[in-house]
Amino acid sequence: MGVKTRTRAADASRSRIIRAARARFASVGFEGASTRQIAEDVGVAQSLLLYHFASKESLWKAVMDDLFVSARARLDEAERASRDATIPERLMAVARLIVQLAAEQPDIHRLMTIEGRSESGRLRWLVERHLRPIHEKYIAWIRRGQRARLVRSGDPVLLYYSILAIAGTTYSLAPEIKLLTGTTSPPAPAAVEALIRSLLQIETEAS
Amino acid sequence: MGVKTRTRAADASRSRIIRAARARFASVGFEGASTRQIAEDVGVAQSLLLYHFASKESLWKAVMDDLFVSARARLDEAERASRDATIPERLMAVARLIVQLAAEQPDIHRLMTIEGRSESGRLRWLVERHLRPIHEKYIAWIRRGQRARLVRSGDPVLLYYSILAIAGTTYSLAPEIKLLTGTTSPPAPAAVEALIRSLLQIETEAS
DNA sequence: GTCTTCCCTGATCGAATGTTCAGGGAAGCA
DNA sequence: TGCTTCCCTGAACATTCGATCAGGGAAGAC
Repeated sequence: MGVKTRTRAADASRSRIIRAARARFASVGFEGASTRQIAEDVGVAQSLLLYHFASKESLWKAVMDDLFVSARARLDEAERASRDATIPERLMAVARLIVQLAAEQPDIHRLMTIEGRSESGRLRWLVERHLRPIHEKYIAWIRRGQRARLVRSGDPVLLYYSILAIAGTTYSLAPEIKLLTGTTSPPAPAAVEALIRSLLQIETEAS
Repeated sequence: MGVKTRTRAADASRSRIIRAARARFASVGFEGASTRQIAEDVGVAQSLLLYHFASKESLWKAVMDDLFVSARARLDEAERASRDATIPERLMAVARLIVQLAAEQPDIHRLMTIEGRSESGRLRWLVERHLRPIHEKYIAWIRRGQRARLVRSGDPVLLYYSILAIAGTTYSLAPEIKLLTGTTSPPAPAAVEALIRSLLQIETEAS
């Protein structure tokens, strides 16, 4: 028998629950989200959530794993694909993907910024499991660019978080921007990428 | 008799409640914060909060008013003080104050980014009462700088939110950064200001 | 003195929270 | 056919939520 001969019926329910939970956690935070509300969004009994995930916190962790496993795979892929480019362009290749991810799934930035503001067990779990690997890898790229004098000087941590902030804020605050300006269409990823280029003082390659 | 011959005893309680409520709302959001928890932080009965503020939402609005009234006064002051400077430097004067405010009171950025991510009555109230005046004024400054070709081109809204994001993120995510890097001291406002300068492509004035 | 106003507490309300548990019913295997 | 495993539901649990209300007690007015 194969490792998995058929798709378990439960998998469909699991992923629908994760998707609904992600939206709730991202908009009102862990404490503000209720399992009954999530269950209602999916259209299942509330007890089903705890059948699949044991606890509300387990559900939250499943949401984070689901989000970061695919994100990190795409980051590794972007790093590999730009293997032959210059240091600043490899740095920008990863930055470009971060912008794309934020534009496609603004919940990523929402979830990260909602947890990072207060010390909690969940933040510690998230940092050790997902954030630290991404962080260290990208900080190393910034340092490399700085050593080659191709990237602006300054604290790499500050630069890293500034990039994340620029990449994510306009997408994760879309409801506020819509109320404020009436515009419903978020900015094009290329425009955001250009801002990051200015920030890092990387010249645009001539075409 | 004068308009207010003595400080009402209630004012001290009110402001202590507002301060505790601000911290809670900023870290776990409106839905996640509980009036009992806030009351315990202050050391008073939970019913006292509703004696002073009628409802949890009224308390939240009082927190926001308290925060933005002083912030907007300081923004106006910074605008006035830089009256004789060039357009980009007047723009930077306001940006510098935004960074200072974010560094002094990271709760401002936390509260704004926690409400802006989902459409709600509170967000609408906040936008119309406090955010829109600041927004429109600063957007006008960016446009002025762009017309004079002294500030990088691009969507002014995107630039505005990028500035806010850079100014606030490293301070509001201080717990996450501490866990990630071990550094307890947030970045110097001058370093953040320099990043905003790069972003807007404003040259540093020669000394 | 009495009276009134102000600041605050404790008890209590119904509703909502996360979690537990017994059981139903369909599908697959014997 | 019977048996077991899997996916799911509904009822119930104790706890906590925001909000209401009656009343205490100090301070100032008269």
